[in-house]
Amino acid sequence: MVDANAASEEKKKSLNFIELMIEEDLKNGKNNGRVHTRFPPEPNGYLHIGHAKSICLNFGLAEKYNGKTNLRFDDTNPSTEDTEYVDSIMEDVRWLGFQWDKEPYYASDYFDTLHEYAIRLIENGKAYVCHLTQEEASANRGTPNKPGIESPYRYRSVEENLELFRKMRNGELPEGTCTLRAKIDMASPNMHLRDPAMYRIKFAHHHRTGDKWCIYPMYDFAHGQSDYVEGITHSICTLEFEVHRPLYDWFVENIGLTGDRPYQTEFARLNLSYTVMSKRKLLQLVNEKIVTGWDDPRMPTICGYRRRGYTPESIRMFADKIGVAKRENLIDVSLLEHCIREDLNKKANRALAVLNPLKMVITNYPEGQTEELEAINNPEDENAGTRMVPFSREVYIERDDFMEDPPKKFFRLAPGREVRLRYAYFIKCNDVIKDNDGNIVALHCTYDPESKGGKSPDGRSVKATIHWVSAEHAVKAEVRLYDRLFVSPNPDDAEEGKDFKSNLNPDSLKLVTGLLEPSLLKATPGEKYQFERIGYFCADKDFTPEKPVFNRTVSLKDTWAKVSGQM
RNA sequence: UGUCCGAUGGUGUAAUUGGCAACACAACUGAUUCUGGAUCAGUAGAGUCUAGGUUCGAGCCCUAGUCGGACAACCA
Repeated sequence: MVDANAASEEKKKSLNFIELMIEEDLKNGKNNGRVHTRFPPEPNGYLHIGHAKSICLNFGLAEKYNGKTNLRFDDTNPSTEDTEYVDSIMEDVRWLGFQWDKEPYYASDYFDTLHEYAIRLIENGKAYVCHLTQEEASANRGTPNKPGIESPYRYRSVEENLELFRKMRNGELPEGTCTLRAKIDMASPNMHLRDPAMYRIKFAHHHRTGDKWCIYPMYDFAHGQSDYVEGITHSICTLEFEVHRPLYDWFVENIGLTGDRPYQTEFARLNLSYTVMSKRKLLQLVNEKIVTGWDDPRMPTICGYRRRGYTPESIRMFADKIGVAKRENLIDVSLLEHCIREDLNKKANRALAVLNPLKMVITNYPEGQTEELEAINNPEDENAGTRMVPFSREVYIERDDFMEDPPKKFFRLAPGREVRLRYAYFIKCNDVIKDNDGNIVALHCTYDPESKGGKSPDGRSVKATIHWVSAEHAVKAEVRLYDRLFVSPNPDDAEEGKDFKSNLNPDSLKLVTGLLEPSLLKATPGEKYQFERIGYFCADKDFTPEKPVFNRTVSLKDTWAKVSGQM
């Protein structure tokens, strides 16, 4: 029995419009209570965060209503598709934490069935072979405002159509000579109903069916029927397919499919500020080497986020928070950043790292002495334990943590001021050492031996605790500071004559050599850390102890940056 | 000069289906803190695109507009 309190304590989350529809279906006993969704990517590119929204939606719905979700590759266009993408898509879906029902499916699994359906439509006088060229067909289709005109081939006999279609199929007709078209209505206000193509001739090698076929079904003819064959109950896609729905229904009805049939429902795709999402543009970024590849940590691809240090949990949390609706939206990236900070705050071990070093000499600390100080790995997680960090007479601190002439609100180190070195000692700045040009090259400080571990023996307090790393023990690492790829919230808003690339952020990647506490050498590729007071970092996939590389996932919230106007 | 869809704080998403517009992010204030992080407490911000109508009562229903989006691949 469910605990009534637990049930009422858990805040009732309101349902989105798709959940509402499903619950209505369930109530009406539709599909005998089955809920079966599908995620149908075309294997012609890498998955991005927009796909993640769809994946979370489809798999999430199935989870919630005790149903199943198929992974189906929509591979009806052999000239653009490739197994390379099949593999990456499966990896990404699994990484997000979802398991599809049984084996992955392919639209190409149904080529035979689809072919039979096509013949059925021809036999019923609902499809015909059209010999119009692509240009002619396009001209005859009219425009959204003007009705099209019927093809001269529209009223061929069933026998002739059957024969012609057989020839298409058998490779007797060259590419481009004709198509099989549904006979619907050339005057329909919906362009998709103006005798859409069902099959085209393509002498292309298919990644799964090889050279078995030289005719391939179009999306509209393949999709709904694939849904039907798989027993999909709810076929969920993005808004731009809304005008396809009448055609989706037309095929299902006119082929005469019996039993449960699928219904298409559309939702608004994800748009993220400072991000481009279209496959074409992402491909362009890769091809023109603006980024290093599909998994460049600045890319909004799943593999990009993975390499950047995002967790599956954070992306699922994000998908949950953005909701599902039908109106166009532009989600603020800060929400995504909030999700990864929230997740990593609980999970990531802390470490000390200095990215912009300033040397500090602790003049009253014995020369040659080293001690190991205990540091907490994660204050948010008691089980994370502690580690030892070496300390010595010379340390590096962050340049930003010192100001010779500090403004009022600057709490950190300044001449004559005392701060705490995290987990180490209270130190006081006595001298500022400069070179001939007046640049600060080092600080001379003194420490209070009584404050070992960072404790305040006499109860006195300091206004700041800063991070540091022992000069003698520090290890160098390449640190990649990633920032948003575009400077404009909507990169497509470009000046006349310019495109989204004019909005690229020139500082989307800064390489620095960081000085890290030695324990960081034990990191493994993909491992996530919080560099205290800086941000979350992830050991790159190419990380080795010989050549350590860390990627910045996201910075920590920085109220000082706000106060000082750096943000 | 078409068809379809949409419109609620800065951004998203809700509103028991006709009953005092809520939640999250962002912002701001304060407390607290060995991370200017985290945490906690609090503040501000929309009267729901416009105009009519129905109703005791409309963000929800009706009518007419306005604005935005999608649709004219042998792409998906």
